[in-house]
Amino acid sequence: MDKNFYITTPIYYPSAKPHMGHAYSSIIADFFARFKKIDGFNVHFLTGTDEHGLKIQRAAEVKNVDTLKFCDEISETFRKLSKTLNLSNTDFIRTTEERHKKTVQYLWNILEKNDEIYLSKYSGWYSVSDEAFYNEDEIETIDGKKIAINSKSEVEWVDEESYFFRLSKWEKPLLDFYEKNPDFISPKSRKNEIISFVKSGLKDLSVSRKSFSWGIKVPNNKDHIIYVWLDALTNYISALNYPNKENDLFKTFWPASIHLIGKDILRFHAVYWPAFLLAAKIELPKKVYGHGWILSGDEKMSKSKGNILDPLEIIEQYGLDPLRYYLIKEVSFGNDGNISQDRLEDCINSDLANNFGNLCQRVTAFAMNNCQGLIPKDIDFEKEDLVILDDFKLNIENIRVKIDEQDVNYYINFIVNSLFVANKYFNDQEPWKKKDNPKRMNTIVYTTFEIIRKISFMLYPIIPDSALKALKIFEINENNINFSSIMNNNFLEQGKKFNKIGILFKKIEK
RNA sequence: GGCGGGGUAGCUCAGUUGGUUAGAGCGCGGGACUCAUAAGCCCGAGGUCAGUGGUUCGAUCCCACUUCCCGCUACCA
Repeated sequence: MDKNFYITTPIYYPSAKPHMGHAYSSIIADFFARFKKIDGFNVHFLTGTDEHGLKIQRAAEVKNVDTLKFCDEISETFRKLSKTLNLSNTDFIRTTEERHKKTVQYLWNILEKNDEIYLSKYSGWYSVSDEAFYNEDEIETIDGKKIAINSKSEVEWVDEESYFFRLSKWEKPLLDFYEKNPDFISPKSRKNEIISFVKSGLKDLSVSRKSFSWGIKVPNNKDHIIYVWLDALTNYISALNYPNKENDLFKTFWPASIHLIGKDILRFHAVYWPAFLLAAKIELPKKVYGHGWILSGDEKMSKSKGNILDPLEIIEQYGLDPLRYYLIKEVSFGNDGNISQDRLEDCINSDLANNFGNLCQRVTAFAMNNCQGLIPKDIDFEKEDLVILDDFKLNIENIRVKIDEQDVNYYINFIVNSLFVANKYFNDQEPWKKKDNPKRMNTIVYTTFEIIRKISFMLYPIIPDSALKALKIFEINENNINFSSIMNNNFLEQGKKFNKIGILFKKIEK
C-alpha cells in the first residue's frame, strides 16, 4: 500500500489580501493532510504564492517599489496566513524562487525538445487581470474603454510573437485519461463540464508573452516570458526538486495524491496541467478536486455589498478552531457554501461548547470528585459500554474510504453523532446514582473517557489546537495521536492521574 | 440556443435503485433530571418533497411540459 500522501493547495496570487476562499482551500487541505498524518502516512503538504505576471508587475509599479520586494511583502502575508490557520504544510513555495525557475525552464526545454512548442504570432484583445485573450465579440466599449463583457475587465490590443503549446494534439489522450481514471476530475458534478470542453475541441495555447518582463524567461529567447499558468502549475513539481535526482522528494511524492483547488481554476488543473505533463512524459497527478466557493448571504462576497467575512477578523473575534470547524462542518464539500456569522455562532455554541466542550467538562468534573482524580482502574465493560466503544472499530475502514472520496461531511457527521451518543450515554447511565457501585461507576467514567479520547483523535484534523487541549486531560500529545487506535477500547492507562482542563470553548452570548 | 446540476420543514442540507406515519442538525414549544459552560436527556409542533399532466395497483423519487436558480458552453449579430 502506498503510504505516501502529497496534497497541494493552489498557490495564491497575492495581488490582493487573503480572503475567505484562500482560508477555505488551505483549511480543507490541512484537514486531509493531518488526517493522513495520524493515519500513518508520510505526508507532504504544499502551499505557496504565485508571483509572476503583468498584474503584479503593474501593482509594484504603481506603488513604485521593486517588483521582487513587492512580492516579498505580499508573499509574507500569505505565509503568515498559513501560520494563523495553523496549517501543517511541509513546504511553502514561491514562484520567484530559484528552485522553481530552474524547474520551469527545464520543463520548457523538454517541451521544446519534444516539439510540443512552436513559435508563431498572436493578436487579439488581451485582459491583463484575466490573463486571457478575447474575441472581438466578447468585448464592448464603455466610456471609450474596451471591456471584456464577461469579466468587466479592461482589455488592450496585443499583436505579438508568441510561443504556442500543441494543446490540440492532446485532446484524445486527455479524454482517454479521463475515462481510465474516472476519479481524476472531482467532484463528479464538474467532470462533465471539463470533458465537454475538451470534446468541443482544443486550440493550441499561447504559452509566452513579450509584452512584459515580470516572469520566467524562455530559455534561449530572452524576449519572451513564460505564460503564467505554465509557470505556476509547475510549482507542484518544482517544490519536489524535479528534475534533481539527488533529492528523492519527487520519487517519493509524485504523482500527487490530490491537487485541491477552487472550481474557478479547474480547467487549468484538469486540462492544461495534464496536457503539459503528458507532453513532457511526466506522470499525471491522481486527482484534481475543485471545491465550491464560500458565499455570504447567497451572494458572492464583495466589498461593495459589505458582506465580506474577513478570515483574519473572524479568527480574531472567535478563534481559529471555531472557524475551521464551521467551514468544514457547514459547507457541503464540493458545493458552494453560504456562511454567516450567525450560523458560526450557533455552531460554536451547540457543537463545540455544549456538545463537545461540556462533555469533557462534566466527565472530568465528575471523575475528579468521585474517582480521586484518577483514570478509573477497577472496570468491567458491559454491553451498553461496548456498543458505543466498538462503533469506532466497526466504522474505521469506512471512514478511511470516505476520506479518500473527500467525503468531508461524512467524517464530521460521524463525530457529531458520536457526541450525541456520548452525552446520551452519560445521561442514561447516571453515574451519580452509582456511588454505591464503584465498579459500575468507574466503568462508566472510563468508557466516557475513552469516547472523549477517540473523538478528540478524530477531531484533531479539524480543530488541532482544541483537540490537543482536550487530550491534555490524559496527557496525550500530538505524537501519540494515531487514528488506528480509535479501535482500541483500553488505550488510556488505568489508575493514572488525569488533568482537569478549563473551558474549551466559550459560549457566544446572543 | 445547447449541455449539465438543482428547487425537500423557519434556516442549512440529507434521502428515497417507486411502496405503509419523508429525515438530520440548528431554531422553536413542553417535560423529567442535576455530573456539567442554565450545558445534557426525553417528548412535541412544523413540509400539498417548485407547478401541471402522464406511466403505475401505488411517485417526492420514472417520463413530458412549465417555471425559477446555478454552472459550463455556443451564437445570433
